[in-house]
Amino acid sequence: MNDSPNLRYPLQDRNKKLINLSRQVLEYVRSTDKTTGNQIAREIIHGFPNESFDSEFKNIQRRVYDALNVLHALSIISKNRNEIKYRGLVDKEDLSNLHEKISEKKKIIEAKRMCLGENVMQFVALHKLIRRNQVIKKNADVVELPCLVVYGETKANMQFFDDSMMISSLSPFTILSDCHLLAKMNLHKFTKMEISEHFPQEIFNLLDKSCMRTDESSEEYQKEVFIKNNIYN
Amino acid sequence: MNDSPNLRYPLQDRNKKLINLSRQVLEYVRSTDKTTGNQIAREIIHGFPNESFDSEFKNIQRRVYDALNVLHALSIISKNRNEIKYRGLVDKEDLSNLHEKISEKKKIIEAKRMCLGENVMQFVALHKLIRRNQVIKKNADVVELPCLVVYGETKANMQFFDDSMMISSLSPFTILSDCHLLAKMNLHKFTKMEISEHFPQEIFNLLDKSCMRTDESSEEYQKEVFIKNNIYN
DNA sequence: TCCGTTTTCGCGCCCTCA
DNA sequence: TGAGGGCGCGAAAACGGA
Repeated sequence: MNDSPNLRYPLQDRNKKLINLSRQVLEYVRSTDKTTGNQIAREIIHGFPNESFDSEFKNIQRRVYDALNVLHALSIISKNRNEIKYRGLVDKEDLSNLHEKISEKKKIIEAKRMCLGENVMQFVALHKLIRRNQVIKKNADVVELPCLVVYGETKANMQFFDDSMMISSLSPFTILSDCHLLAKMNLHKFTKMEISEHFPQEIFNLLDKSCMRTDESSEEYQKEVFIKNNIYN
Repeated sequence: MNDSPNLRYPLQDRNKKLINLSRQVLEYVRSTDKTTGNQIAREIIHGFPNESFDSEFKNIQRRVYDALNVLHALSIISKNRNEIKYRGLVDKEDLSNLHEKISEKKKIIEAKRMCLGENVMQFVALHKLIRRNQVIKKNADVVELPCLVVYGETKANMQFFDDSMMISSLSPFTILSDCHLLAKMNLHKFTKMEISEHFPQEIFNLLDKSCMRTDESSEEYQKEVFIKNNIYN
């Protein structure tokens, strides 16, 4: 009379059938790229203590379906017809690694894009410098490249050697290199026209505002002031 | 005779009971911090077309338990007694964002550490320079800071102004600034002793190999060769 | 297209335990 | 006593031929 039907397994496990099964199902599905509900069930009874009856198999199988459905609802697996594939328990590591990589790549792309912008600027500015040098006949005002400007509060000391020089100073000094110089000469401000002169139209898809330092206003009058007055701006 | 029992809802839905339910369960559990199986079931029938019988409720409830168990198995929810809490579907976005941030911060720390290393080097090297300048009485050989060395294949042109100078050249030139110069003078190689002289012992926990450029070998003899011969190494 | 299998799974009875 | 959950019947779908 008191003979309860389910004494064959310990209380602990008896009450957790679906839970344990779900875990096993997940684990199994995870371990193989592709499987079926039936196969999972077979795999699971396979790891059972002693021989199991057909009825037990049927039961397991029935539960496997329950688990699979919930897994499916969470997109943890994908099912089409009777083929089940593991899609990832949002596989913690994997996913975050992936996201990380994506954002890293994006940063690299952005950096390259900025770099491209800089180079385009540089290119156009240099072309303008060449043209300027050709126009200006007074040799003294021709600016050769490479070139740099050093300035500070006090005059610097210098020592010369065959093919090098050493400059040192008691006060801090500032160095303007080629590109700074071009900027000082206002050669870095230009119109879209001037860019189009050298590059295909598509370049503008890559040069966004942050790259552009064009200035449509007249600049002619500023071009030559550099060497005399414009050094400190 | 042919009267099938479940024609009251469309075939589509009839076939996906557990799946749909799981989704709803997940959604609901997610939306409230704490709930019970019973409450979930009530919430779910609540959103049903027309009035639903008690039997329907019982059925839903039974299914909710199935779904909850699987969710529990995946640690997506936690249950104790009849209280259910959402633990997070490893909340995709959140988690990966977190990981991303962590690795970003790590990079920043690493950069700062490198920077610290560089500064320590710099500091020690500068101290050595000061000492050197004090020892050397010949004024010409004293190196003042800031200071830089410019060298190239051909002699550069120079124009001088009140407090600045412009250097330009037809061939590329290389600039060595303070720190390069210190390196050329071999002032950047030193022993742990020399670091300990200025910093607490703990500094070594932050300076790993990649920061250290110490060189235990004798260096005395190299110290003065810089200005004469050592410029091109 | 019709039919026997297989695969799925809705459903709810009934037992347990707190 | 009610929440929780095992279990399995039998009906749908899907499939594989013939």
